[in-house]
Amino acid sequence: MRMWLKEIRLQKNLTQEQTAFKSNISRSYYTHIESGVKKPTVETAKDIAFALEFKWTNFFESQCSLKEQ
Amino acid sequence: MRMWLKEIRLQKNLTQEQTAFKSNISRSYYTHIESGVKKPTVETAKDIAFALEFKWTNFFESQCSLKEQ
DNA sequence: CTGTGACTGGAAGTCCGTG
DNA sequence: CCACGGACTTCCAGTCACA
Repeated sequence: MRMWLKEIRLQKNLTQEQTAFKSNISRSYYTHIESGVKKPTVETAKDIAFALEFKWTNFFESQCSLKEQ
Repeated sequence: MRMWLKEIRLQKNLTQEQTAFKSNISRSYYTHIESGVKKPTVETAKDIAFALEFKWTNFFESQCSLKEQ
């Protein structure tokens, strides 16, 4: 579970669907990423990070940590 | 061509084979990466970056630039 | 609105022959 | 000895459909 991701999303009052849309990926894939099942590529990570306004390296620095920024 | 990669390697006086070995990947795969044919995963990028002592994000910040650091 | 299993195209990574 | 690159296999990012 990538709690930090979920938390960032909720802080922005976005649904998974809205976030997925802003990131140009499918809703279900975003769900997989948030749950930790799938790991995004760098490109996708950048898109999501841009959509939620955090730095994309978060995905690869703190794999599953609760760190929020 | 990822010239910046080659240059870093040469600066350290390492062959492709030695670098590949230090990065735990095959020699030919390292060749592919240096030539720009293949794109390493984050994990592999980290390994190579560690072997050649530069920051792994270089791979994803400056795709094919001549930027050296 | 979210979770998840099944599926697939394409890319990661290797092997091996060549220059 | 060192590097290039085609051919091949394996695996997983990303989607769809259903719950």
